[in-house]
Amino acid sequence: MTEPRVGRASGDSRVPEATVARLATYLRVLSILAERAVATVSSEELAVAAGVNSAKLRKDLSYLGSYGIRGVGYDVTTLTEQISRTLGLTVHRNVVLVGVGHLGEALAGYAGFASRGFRIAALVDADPQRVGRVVHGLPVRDAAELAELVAEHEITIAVLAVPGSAAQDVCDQLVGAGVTSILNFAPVVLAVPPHVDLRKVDLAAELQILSFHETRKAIERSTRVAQG
Amino acid sequence: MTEPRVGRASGDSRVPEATVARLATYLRVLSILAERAVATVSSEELAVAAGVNSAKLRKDLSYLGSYGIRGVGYDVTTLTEQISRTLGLTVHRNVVLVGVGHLGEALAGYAGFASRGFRIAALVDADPQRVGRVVHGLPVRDAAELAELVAEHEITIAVLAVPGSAAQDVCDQLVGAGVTSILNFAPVVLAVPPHVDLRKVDLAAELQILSFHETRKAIERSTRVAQG
DNA sequence: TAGATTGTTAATCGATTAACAATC
DNA sequence: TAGATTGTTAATCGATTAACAATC
Repeated sequence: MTEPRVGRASGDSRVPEATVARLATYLRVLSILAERAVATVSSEELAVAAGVNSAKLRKDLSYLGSYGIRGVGYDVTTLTEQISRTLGLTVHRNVVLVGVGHLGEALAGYAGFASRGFRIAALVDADPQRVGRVVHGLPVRDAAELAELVAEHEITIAVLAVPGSAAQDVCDQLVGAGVTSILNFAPVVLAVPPHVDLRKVDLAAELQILSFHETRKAIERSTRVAQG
Repeated sequence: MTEPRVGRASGDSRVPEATVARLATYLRVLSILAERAVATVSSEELAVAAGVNSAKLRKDLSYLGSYGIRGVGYDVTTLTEQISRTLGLTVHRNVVLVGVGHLGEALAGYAGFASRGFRIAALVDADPQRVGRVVHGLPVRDAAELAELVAEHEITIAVLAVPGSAAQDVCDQLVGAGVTSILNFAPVVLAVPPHVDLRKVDLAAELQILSFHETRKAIERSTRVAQG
């Protein structure tokens, strides 16, 4: 209990993975509250708005430190700052978007990008027809220039929106160029070395998960009818 | 141990949520193996291709029943069928896509849709400029027709790709029309009644999670340098 | 002080994994 | 039979949650 603290120093930062994912949601809710000039919010209010249990929310926030005021709640500005700091959003991050088809174009135009410290520094495509086009104010560059662009703009994060058939190849090039985080929209399982973080957005998987639950609900409905 | 089984009957189906999410990935790998005319696959091979631990894979598959052959592996066709059945992909599902901007258009053109038993039965948008346009062979219908379309095509799943400001309103309309599963791409936290399953794809959150890990990696690098 | 709300504890639940008996 | 690989056990790990002492 009162033993001297050993190991991890003040930076501490053993924030659970599940908590990290939710911090982004809290940040979104906090920004809406800030817009409405709300100064203070209780864990209960914030939890309801974020769609989670308030005990979970308080536990999540406790990993960042002790920024609430007992009997009062959390200061919206302070909490926003602390979550932003924890997520590393206070440093500016350059992103390369590879694959400027319909999806890539939609992602390039995503407003939430810039507002959170991310900047699309380069658009890249392998299709000569697309190279040179200006999309959302940025020219599409040739895939051959990838390594050069990553180095030039000190890019560490890539968003991959290329066809599945090209994804692993592009992924390898990105990793070779020094990218250490990849967000993959291509419908394939990518292999990356251990020092690279990979997340995927998988439309087919999302629908299949919903389909599973549709089946479950249908069974429940029929059981309820049968049992009365 | 040998007590008489009570409760859940043969359908059983207490498949953990984490397993359900991975089944979609296994299905993807299996379809590639089938293309290559591979007849049989071991848990180790399939696990490597899906990027998971083989013990986890076997545990996942064990929830579906016992479809492997000891000493041999899994029959690709049989396993594909069993996973498809578990995910409810053997019944045809109609989907409505609301919001036909760049993102909506990209989603409408997603090939993986049809190949897995999902069919976009209707495209809907509130913008009069978009209504009537034909996108990927389907006309964009007016938002006012939403309930009608859901009923007509017996739609239970909706994909939401509208601006954040409109999302909760559209969501309420969908639920009112009888939709019981929603895949939300709008950058807001939606509220739905308990009988409705909601999943979200959140680009900002994905990038923020990667940003968190970038920070962690940067700290590790500097610590390594400092400590030698 | 009285009321409100945080931060933390501890119990519970769910997911992961190594190991190996069962069995092809 | 010998070798290979599944399906399951049990230990461990991580996440959730109710409850409440601490404290504003």
